[in-house]
Amino acid sequence: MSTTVRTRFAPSPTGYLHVGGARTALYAYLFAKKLGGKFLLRIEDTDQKRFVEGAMENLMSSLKWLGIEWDEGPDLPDNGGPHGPYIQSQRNDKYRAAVDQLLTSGHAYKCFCTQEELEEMRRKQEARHEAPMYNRKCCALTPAEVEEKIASGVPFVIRQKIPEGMVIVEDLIRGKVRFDSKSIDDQVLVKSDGFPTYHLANVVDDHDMEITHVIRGEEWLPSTPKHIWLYQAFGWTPPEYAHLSLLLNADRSKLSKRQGDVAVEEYIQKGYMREAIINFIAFLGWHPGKGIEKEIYSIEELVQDFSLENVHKSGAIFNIEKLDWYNWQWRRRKFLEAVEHDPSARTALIIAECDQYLAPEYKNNSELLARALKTVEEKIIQNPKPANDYIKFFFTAPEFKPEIVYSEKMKVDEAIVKQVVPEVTSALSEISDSDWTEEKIKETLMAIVAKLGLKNGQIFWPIRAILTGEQFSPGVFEVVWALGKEETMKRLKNIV
RNA sequence: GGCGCCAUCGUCUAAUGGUUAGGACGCUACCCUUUCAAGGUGGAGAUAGGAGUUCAAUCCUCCUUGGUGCUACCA
Repeated sequence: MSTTVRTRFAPSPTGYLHVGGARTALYAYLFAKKLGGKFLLRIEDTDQKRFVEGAMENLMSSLKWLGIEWDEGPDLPDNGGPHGPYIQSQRNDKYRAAVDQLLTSGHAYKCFCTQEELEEMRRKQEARHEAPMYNRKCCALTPAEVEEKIASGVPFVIRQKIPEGMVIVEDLIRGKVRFDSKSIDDQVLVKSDGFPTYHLANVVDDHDMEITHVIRGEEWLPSTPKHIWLYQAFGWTPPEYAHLSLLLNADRSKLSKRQGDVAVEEYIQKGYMREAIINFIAFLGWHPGKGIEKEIYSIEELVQDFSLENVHKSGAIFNIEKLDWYNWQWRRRKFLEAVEHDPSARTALIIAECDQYLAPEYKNNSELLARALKTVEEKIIQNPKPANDYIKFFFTAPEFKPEIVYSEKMKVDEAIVKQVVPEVTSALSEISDSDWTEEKIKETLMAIVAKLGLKNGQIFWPIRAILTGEQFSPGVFEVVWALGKEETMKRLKNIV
């Protein structure tokens, strides 16, 4: 008999979708889809203190934007699916029933110790260089004492009674990992507010939702023994585990907000494409295997080729430069595909690329806009930088930037500029409006090259740099042509 | 501190008991070219250290070192 693979992504709604979370979700999704299984979304909101308004919606919209769709989840009809609800705060009755079972079977006990008592205990333990662990004081309470405390309204938590002995976690990525129960604390299962902790809710839900493979972050590996003991206490079969390595900052610490953007939505806002983000995070800790050098993968192709065996054990640094490269690859691919299928879509696509810098008056397809877009098109295809950067100078006259105009490499210094600019200005001013074509401009500039006996770059570089104020831009002839005679003259004269 | 995990170019990674240790990003030289870019051809750049097993270790074992995670009534 074959069981259908079921995986889940179980985020806590504390704000936004973290890129590390997105990768975890992606791997769980790919694994399930590869094997024809189901992928579910479950919201773990058992910590009321951390509740953030709108966080769940945010999480779901980022996930959907990425193209990671779930088969069962909180927003779906019919209670979200066969095992609903999919929001933990709505499943409290299930956790209560489960913990009652543990209480009667002796796998859990009520603890009445106060926060102060616990802190005091930990302080002493640390002073003695011992691992801070609960001393099981309340485990020794008689049933009568427990009754009495409850009757007098003393708040309590319910703790898991960790059995003695070793546990071996069979991890799909890491192999066998051994833990000794001596180093594992009696975990709180139900908090004094009556809500379960992650450990209880997670196990109860994964069992109830028939999860076959728990694919989650490495930070959960040390608490997996607790989960396995819980399954045993309930008499359930634990799922398979796969603990993923972390995503790291450049300094190899856990990827954090302090060192850059970690929210998927921030990358969405910056204009990254979903295909690029998916492709990039998929390759952070996974490789198609055996000498394959293909690097551009769509999500469908990832589903085809994904396997947990090719997931790495070590953490991976989130390297923006590579993301930029993926983004460019995908942008070009999408543009070329779209234009090939529908050439008339061209202008709209370019406008979409440049939207940020297009003033409303230009969107009505003015002659100037048409020219500007024409020069930008090739840059979309052949340049990694966002097309936005290639169009803004059309609409805003740049400052004179000596650090760009003067270039040692191009052999352009102040003297050259003083010599070249007046020549170019006067030569261009003689071109009649009807002759204002790229071809004519090219002819004119080439003539100056010959006349002054300079290298091409000594003319083209400074003119382009003055007109655009940018390190990278469309070519000088296109720029001059697109700007028009009047604007070109204005910008050149400004710097004389 | 305790427990766990991890370790190939700067980064993402391939290889596996025998390779000139391969690719990509980035960097870089040259070529092409109407400048930059893009493209083409090259270049620099790695098996953390020490033992052991072996004819042979990047690969297997152990130790060291380093990094990192967990050690909450957070997930």
